[in-house]
Amino acid sequence: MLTLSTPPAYAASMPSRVAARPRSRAPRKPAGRYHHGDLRNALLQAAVATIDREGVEALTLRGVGETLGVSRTALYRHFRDKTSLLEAVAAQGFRTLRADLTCAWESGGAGIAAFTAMGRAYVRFAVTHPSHYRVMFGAFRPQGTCDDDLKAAGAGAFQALVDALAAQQSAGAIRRDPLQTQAGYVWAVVHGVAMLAIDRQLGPDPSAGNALADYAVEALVTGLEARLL
Amino acid sequence: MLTLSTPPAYAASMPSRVAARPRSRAPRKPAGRYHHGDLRNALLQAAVATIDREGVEALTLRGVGETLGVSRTALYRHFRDKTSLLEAVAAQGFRTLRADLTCAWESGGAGIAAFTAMGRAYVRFAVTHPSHYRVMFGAFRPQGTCDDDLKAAGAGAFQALVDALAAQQSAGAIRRDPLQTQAGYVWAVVHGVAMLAIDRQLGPDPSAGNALADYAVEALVTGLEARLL
DNA sequence: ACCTGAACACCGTTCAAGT
DNA sequence: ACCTGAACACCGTTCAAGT
Repeated sequence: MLTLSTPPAYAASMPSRVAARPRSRAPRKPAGRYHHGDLRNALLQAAVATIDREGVEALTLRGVGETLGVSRTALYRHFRDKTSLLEAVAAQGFRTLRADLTCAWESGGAGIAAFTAMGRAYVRFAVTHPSHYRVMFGAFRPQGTCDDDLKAAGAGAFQALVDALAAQQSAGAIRRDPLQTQAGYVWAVVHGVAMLAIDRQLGPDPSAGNALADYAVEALVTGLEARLL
Repeated sequence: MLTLSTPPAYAASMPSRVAARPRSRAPRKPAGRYHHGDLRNALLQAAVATIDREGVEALTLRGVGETLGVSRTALYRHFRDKTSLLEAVAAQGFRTLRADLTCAWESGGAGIAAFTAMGRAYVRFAVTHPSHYRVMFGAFRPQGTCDDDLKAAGAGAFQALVDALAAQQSAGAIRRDPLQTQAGYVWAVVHGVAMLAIDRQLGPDPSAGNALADYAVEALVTGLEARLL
């Protein structure tokens, strides 16, 4: 476990005294010693940790390199560029989200109550990992470009929702609307609640999202059941 | 003291296109000639234009200065920093959005059809100005900080929604749930549809959001009416 | 194959100085 | 009051060179 040797170089606005400081001339790793572990994965996890703790803006390639005691360009052996690293972070987020959703669905008994639990789990994930969640929904991504792994991970999470809805339709619990459209709608509802909560639009307390999620899921389900009543 | 200046660091690595640009070595304005118009507003509009055309990542203070034929530090006379400029951009977006919503509501006859039109207008705004819309929901903003003007503008847009719902409740057209919660839910639905469309999660065509919006508003209204049937 | 360190072009921000 | 231009510290990325 590496504890990062704290004030890296960030302390801006400090006068010339700093410039005059010794500079701690290059940590100088024992020559010939390379990382040799699974550096790619280590970089990914370090990036996720930084993002969760301090937000995307605080993520610098130099910083993650330093955290792992590795040159700041070593990363380019494993990722095309910073965007590529962020795509990997996003993909991992979608996989974790899918696991959370599936877990809520299955441990909830796969009924309408489980569906509700799934909705809550979705919002909880976002509220618990706001920065990571935001990276998943690429405010940062250069338009359109999106690698296949990320696309697959996103589609996988969406599929968990589609499967649950399909089961509900088969059970006659909700309207038999086109599955993709209906799933898109449900996704939009939980995504909207999550984003508003994260952006503090629901008030200073991000957990306000959990409360709204309860109302939203209830109203949502009511709407999907309506024609059956 | 160590006031941390917000780490900007979007704008990854402009490729060679930019480096290859003429550079137009210091426009050298006729000495003694200053802008003297409403520079603050000119800066704001230039920023909005750049954001709408090329996205937030393409916005640089140097760039907007150059666009207006003004030094790249002139901006600091009118905005505290880049974040402050972006907050002003966001506030203006909320005011335009509010106008769009109110227009849809009123010209729609203030009934349930008008409410539907409002939902569509919301999504249309986002799909038409994706980058601007994203700035409004501060993926970029250093957590929590939010100036009063922006807060007021956001609350104003939300109020348009609250007013419409209050009218519907009074008319007995929808459930009489707590207004703030119900409005938060409706907002979440349209916001979710808008964000998914913008992020191309609904497919490569952003106008897929308009189609989903139709289904969403219908399902939404059905849910809000349900207990009245 | 994997990593380093210097170099490059680009940022936001500060500040003494000009009008 | 408003603006300039040089300077500063920080970036992501490239590349020749090391092991």
